[in-house]
Amino acid sequence: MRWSRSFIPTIKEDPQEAEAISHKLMVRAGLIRRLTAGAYSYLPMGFRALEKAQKIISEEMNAAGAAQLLMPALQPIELWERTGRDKVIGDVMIRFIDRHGRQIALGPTHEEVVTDIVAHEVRSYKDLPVILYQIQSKFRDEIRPRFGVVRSSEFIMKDAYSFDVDAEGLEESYKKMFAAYCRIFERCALPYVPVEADSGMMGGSVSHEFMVPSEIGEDRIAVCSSCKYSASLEVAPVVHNEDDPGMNSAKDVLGEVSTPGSSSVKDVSAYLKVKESDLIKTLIFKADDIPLAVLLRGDHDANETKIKKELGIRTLSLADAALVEKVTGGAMGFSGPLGLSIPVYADNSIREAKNWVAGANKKDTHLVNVCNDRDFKVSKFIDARLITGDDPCPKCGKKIEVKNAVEIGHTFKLGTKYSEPLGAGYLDRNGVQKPIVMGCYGIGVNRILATCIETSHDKDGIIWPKSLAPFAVVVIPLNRDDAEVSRISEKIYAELLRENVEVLLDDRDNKSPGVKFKDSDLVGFPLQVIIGKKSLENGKIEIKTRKTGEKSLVDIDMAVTCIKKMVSNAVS
RNA sequence: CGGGGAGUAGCGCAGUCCGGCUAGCGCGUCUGCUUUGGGAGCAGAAAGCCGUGGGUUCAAAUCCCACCUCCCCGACCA
Repeated sequence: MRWSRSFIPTIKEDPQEAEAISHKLMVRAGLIRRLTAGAYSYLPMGFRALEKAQKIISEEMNAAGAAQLLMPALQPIELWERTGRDKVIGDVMIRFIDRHGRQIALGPTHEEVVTDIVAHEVRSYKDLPVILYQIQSKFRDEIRPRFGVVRSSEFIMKDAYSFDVDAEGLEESYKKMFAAYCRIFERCALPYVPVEADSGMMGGSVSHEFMVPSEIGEDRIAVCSSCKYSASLEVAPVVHNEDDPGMNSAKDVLGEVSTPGSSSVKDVSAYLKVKESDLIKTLIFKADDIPLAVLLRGDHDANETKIKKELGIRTLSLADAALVEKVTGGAMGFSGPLGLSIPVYADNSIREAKNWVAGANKKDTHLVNVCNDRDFKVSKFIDARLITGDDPCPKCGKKIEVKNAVEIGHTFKLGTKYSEPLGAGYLDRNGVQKPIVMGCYGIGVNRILATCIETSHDKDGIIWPKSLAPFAVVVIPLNRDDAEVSRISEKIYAELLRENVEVLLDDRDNKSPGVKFKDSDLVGFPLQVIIGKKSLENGKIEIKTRKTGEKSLVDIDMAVTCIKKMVSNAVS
């Protein structure tokens, strides 16, 4: 393909709309353009990269025994009512009423639709197992679309669904998909980390997220470099040192201090000149509509997912000011564990024997020298907080690291959550009707590109791995007015095309060499073949590797052979 | 949805506080000549409902009101 006809609108300056490096580069390199918040067009170079990713995904899905299909984005709301998810998903689902008055949704995901299909077509255990997948646009009315293509309202997702006769079958399908995911992300040259995760709104038991560590990641993961343990922050357990003295004997005398206007942990610790870790943070929650208190150390953050699990509750939300006052008798921000008539749970770190500072359940007042057991009772000590970089790895006890990461894939064991309400069952070999056991597996295709750029770029632009590059090679004639430069460039271009090398010829006239170099670096083609008078006089052309910047001079007649070799040797 | 910021030529911005504009600058674009190994030079040119609607005023990019759009932080979210 010729550059002049390829529609590659590069720009020099960073676009005002972009914050993330990948977003800036995707716009500058002419890969994407924004239409409106959260909706992007893929221009030819972006589209080619996207297709590369999709092809890798398809190949690995097919190799894992999955069959591709395509489902509609238009979905009747009734289908969602049958699983009760229209309520769970809420405003994230884009809904409208068509001219016939039917309520329609733009599919945010396809569990309902695919399960409905399978429910109609699968009768017998002989029809199972089946894994179906599609690559298709999804629509989610995000509260805040962000970072360009990383979090957009319309995005391309590969979603796969497995259907098995029982939990054992699901385990097998799940393993296949997990392995396929690893191969996909490896082929995309992404530094991914699979982590244990919570299953959230999808429901189900086991779940893994495939994360790419990155500054712009909106999720956080805990990773151990010693034993390779990794988990999403939501599920990572905090190992409590059982040697702690536990309940302390009474220490100093309980006292009341005035803390006018200081309600946050930060303010109180500054005002009283004590460490944040000497404070007890008393959070009042509404758990399945029943109020309860959870105590945390001032410098720790609550982990609602773990609290829910530990206490066996379904919904958990922080109490509003009114409820806090009703329950504690004091203003919000000054809650403490003393004299509460609701259940009080505490994170294990509160076992520590010391004189704590805690809220007095009275406006502008805190208590000092608070001792557990002596001054207040805890119903149960639980693991209620987020793991931090100061905590040990739950597996090997060495240091754990907390990193931001972008979720590029997510796999779930769903069980019968969808098959039961949608009537997806089969007859087993004994003639007994049973529900199909399901799994689902998603990949954010756009995010593959964004995280790839996020982790592979330099000051000059994108550095594509060969597997995702829009073109493997760009041929750059420096002066097309020169007959010999022009002739050799066209010749090498034609020969590479004949050899099925994906090659782009920068045939733009009146562009200074600098412009061509900068543009090729920016778009990030793995190999640049530079053809100029200077080297031609010595019978040579020049080949530059984008990633390393290495340049080598090659004899003209050896050029095509050499380029072919470099392309096939290129990593990923 | 709460808080903050912004909308002026294709892109990036100045001008707005303190009304006087025939609205500038850089990049890009077009024409011509020159140039050609890291974003070329000279000469010329085109291109703006100053986000939208209303108001104040002799006069509005500038002041007032309403609305729309976008970005950032937060809450929320697969």
